[in-house]
Amino acid sequence: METKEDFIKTTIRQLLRIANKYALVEELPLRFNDREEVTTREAHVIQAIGESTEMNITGLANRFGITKSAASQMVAKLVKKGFVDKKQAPHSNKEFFLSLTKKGGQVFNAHEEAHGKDLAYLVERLGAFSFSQIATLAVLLDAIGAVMDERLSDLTRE
Amino acid sequence: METKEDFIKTTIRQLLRIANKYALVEELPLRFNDREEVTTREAHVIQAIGESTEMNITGLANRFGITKSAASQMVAKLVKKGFVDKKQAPHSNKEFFLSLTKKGGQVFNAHEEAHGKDLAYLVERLGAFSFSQIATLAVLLDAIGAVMDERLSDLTRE
DNA sequence: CATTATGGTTAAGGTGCTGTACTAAATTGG
DNA sequence: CCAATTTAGTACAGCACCTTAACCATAATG
Repeated sequence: METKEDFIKTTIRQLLRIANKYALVEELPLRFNDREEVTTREAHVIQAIGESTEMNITGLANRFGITKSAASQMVAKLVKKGFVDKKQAPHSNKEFFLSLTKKGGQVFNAHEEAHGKDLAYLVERLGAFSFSQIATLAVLLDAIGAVMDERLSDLTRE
Repeated sequence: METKEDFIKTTIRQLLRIANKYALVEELPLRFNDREEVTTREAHVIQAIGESTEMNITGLANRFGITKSAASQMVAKLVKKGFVDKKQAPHSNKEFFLSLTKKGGQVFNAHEEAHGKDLAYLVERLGAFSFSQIATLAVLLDAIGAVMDERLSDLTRE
């Protein structure tokens, strides 16, 4: 007979498998315009710039947990490819505000749309479950999220 | 007032945030021996080799969804670094069976231990919830996993 | 006002991947 | 049986993305 502990373990493993699958989905390149593609990383950076009106290089670096150097290189590439505009910030001569070009906007929309479709599909499937079942899921996810946060802060502190 | 649909959406977003956090945790290098480190990728490949007695290059490639070329290169590196042994398979002159060296075993154990610690911690935290609550989580995760599988097979077919 | 902090860049190098082109060994089917 | 195909693995070039280190210029601070 399966103990409660075993059952919990099995369930957690299931969660981790889902996390891995999600990572796989997220790694696929994004098509926009019906003919052009961007890498996942590019799509995410474009996403981050599109979501905020005052994003700068350092902000991107923090957002993605990479060095300023890497963020600078990525932005330079996106500017060169015509996805991103880099304008002097009004209050500073050393800071830039990033925004999307028309083409960058297309990528942003394609990404939003893909995400929205997935979300709608999941909502439809989970609609079969009761409010209280969903509530239980939320509470458990909260507990799991808290554990992950602890692990993350543990490890990054070292 | 929040509709059920909104609530589901919020909960799914929570799940995706957890998936992202998990990805972050999984990207951290693994320390073994109290002084040496391997990259996440190396640890995972070592893990896969340690789990199976008859793993070969092609098997690794399939397991990780990469090309045989990439798997070959990774194994060559691990052999060079002294983590992995590559022996002619008994039934074939073109196939190799991979196994762990003593040093590779240390990495394997360190990985198992770290994973075990995390799992134990999560089990402890989730122990506060009832059997039926956990069961609900499992059922929901199952539904979510099925959706992800569909998305994956959709996208990889294209 | 000198010092330090902040925002950003460049250059060199590393990891891990793909694609292409290639061996050599095993399998198959006429 | 043996020619054609498939399977296992490799070498090399090149790409995406990252880091470290050294560096400017501007802004903030004591």
